[in-house]
Amino acid sequence: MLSKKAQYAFKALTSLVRNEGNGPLPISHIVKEHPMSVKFLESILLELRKNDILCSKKGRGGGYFLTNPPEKITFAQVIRVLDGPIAPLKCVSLNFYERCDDCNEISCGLNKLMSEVRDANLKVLENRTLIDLI
Amino acid sequence: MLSKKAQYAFKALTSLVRNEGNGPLPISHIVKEHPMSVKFLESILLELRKNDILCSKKGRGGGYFLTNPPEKITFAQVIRVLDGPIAPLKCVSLNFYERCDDCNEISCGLNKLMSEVRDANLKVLENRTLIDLI
DNA sequence: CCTTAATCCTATAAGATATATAGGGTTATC
DNA sequence: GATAACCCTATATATCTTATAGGATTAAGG
Repeated sequence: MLSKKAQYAFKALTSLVRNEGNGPLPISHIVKEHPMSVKFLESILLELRKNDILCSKKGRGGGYFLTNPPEKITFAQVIRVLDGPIAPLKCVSLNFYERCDDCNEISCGLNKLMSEVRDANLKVLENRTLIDLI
Repeated sequence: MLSKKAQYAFKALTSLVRNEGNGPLPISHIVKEHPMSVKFLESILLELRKNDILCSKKGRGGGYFLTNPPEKITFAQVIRVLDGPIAPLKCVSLNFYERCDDCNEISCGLNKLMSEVRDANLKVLENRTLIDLI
């Protein structure tokens, strides 16, 4: 399940995609469209900025905007930043891999199956971009 | 991500599938194959039994066994019992549906996309059964 | 009938994570 | 210099996950 953080992020990103090309969009404007805790959203946008999905401009007239055009930012990227692995197990994760210490990946039936689940997810999430939000 | 509960469950189910046809398998035997907390496993198997995935026999010589042949029990069934919804959002869940109170499902871009993710997952998880564990 | 080996059930402790809030610091514009 | 914005860290709160505890119940076997 997507965390609230990721859900809020996608709401904010919807506003940011719509605003694309019109300069920085301040948080105050985003929460007007999507009611939520300003401070919580702030921390989410900060995280997205630190992971190069957003840029920001400080000071009066400042705000957030997309680092790249929306059709270049995949859902997978956003989810990985806010919720971590997309794979259902660390031992089948491409970006957050960790060895299972109590099973053998070659012979483990679960590992095999969960790799398929991971691929099924990635096939959607890597091929859809923020442009699909609107 | 799969919870520990679900992961332990699949380990136990592996033993139970292997033991299929040989009568009840006691918890003590399962934890010998897969080291883990006896009491925790107990609660997991209980949950699986209450959801008709396992049957049990009490008393001396008792234990657990599959309610149906392993090729009739899908991964989706097991995961739903232990981890709840497979869908990434309640508003796109088939078995745990809950309305979003702050978005419109017809126009919500996220809803549409997450339905695709759900379907991609189900395509794997509904078509694979416990027989694939071994 | 009694011992033993097993499941059954409920409560709760401990730990981790998710969610949210608070308070001030920094920067840029006017 | 006032204001409006982002920046940063700490911490509170709530919820969920993981695990433990302690006994009750049941069935087999001697």
